[in-house]
Amino acid sequence: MTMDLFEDALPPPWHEQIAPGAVVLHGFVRDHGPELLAAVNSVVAQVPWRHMITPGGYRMSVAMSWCGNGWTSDNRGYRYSDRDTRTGKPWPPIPEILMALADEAAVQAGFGHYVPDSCLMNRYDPGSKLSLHQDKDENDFGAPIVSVSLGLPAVFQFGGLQRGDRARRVPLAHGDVVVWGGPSRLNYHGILPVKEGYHSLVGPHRINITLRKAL
DNA sequence: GAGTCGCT
DNA sequence: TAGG
Repeated sequence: MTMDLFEDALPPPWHEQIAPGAVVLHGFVRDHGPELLAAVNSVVAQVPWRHMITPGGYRMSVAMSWCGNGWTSDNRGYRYSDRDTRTGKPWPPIPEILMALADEAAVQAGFGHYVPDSCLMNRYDPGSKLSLHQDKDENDFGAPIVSVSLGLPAVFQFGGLQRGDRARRVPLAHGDVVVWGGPSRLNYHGILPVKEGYHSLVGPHRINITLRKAL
């Protein structure tokens, strides 16, 4: 019954192609904020927001939580894990609504049905950013990345396969979903510093949810 | 030898 | 914004 939760969220057109294999589904989940936030909160209750340290020793401005396979960054580099190595317990499962969202967004973007195994959540407070980087620590580059924006708006940067490639700037609002894969799966991307503001549902934050196949 | 989701 |  979750199959068509999002398909008719808005009539077309929402598609904006920003590169070969990269699509913005504007407003795709605009009407599902409360349920999505509830899913985020249920995960955060089990995996509290944390600021990861980059291999270079710097604290990331973005706070992270996750479910499914989790992501770690430390002085040894980046990696995914299926469980919390400190407790030995698996990370919480990905909520059904997020699995449904990922599947429907991937279908809409032309990638076909999708079963991700990792869901990373980023909380951007005003001033938080994520500079240009690649998602390349996953095992399956055949699977797309599905990225959901909630709360405060932000400017998404979407570049090419080379770090120096000129990045396109794409404004993202609450409810937008970006899907990239295929030829652009390894493209550099990032988020410019989030401006202060207040969203009636989310408060003074931007929350980003990404779904991927990591292991 | 890369790195390099941050920094200058 | 390019790049060590």
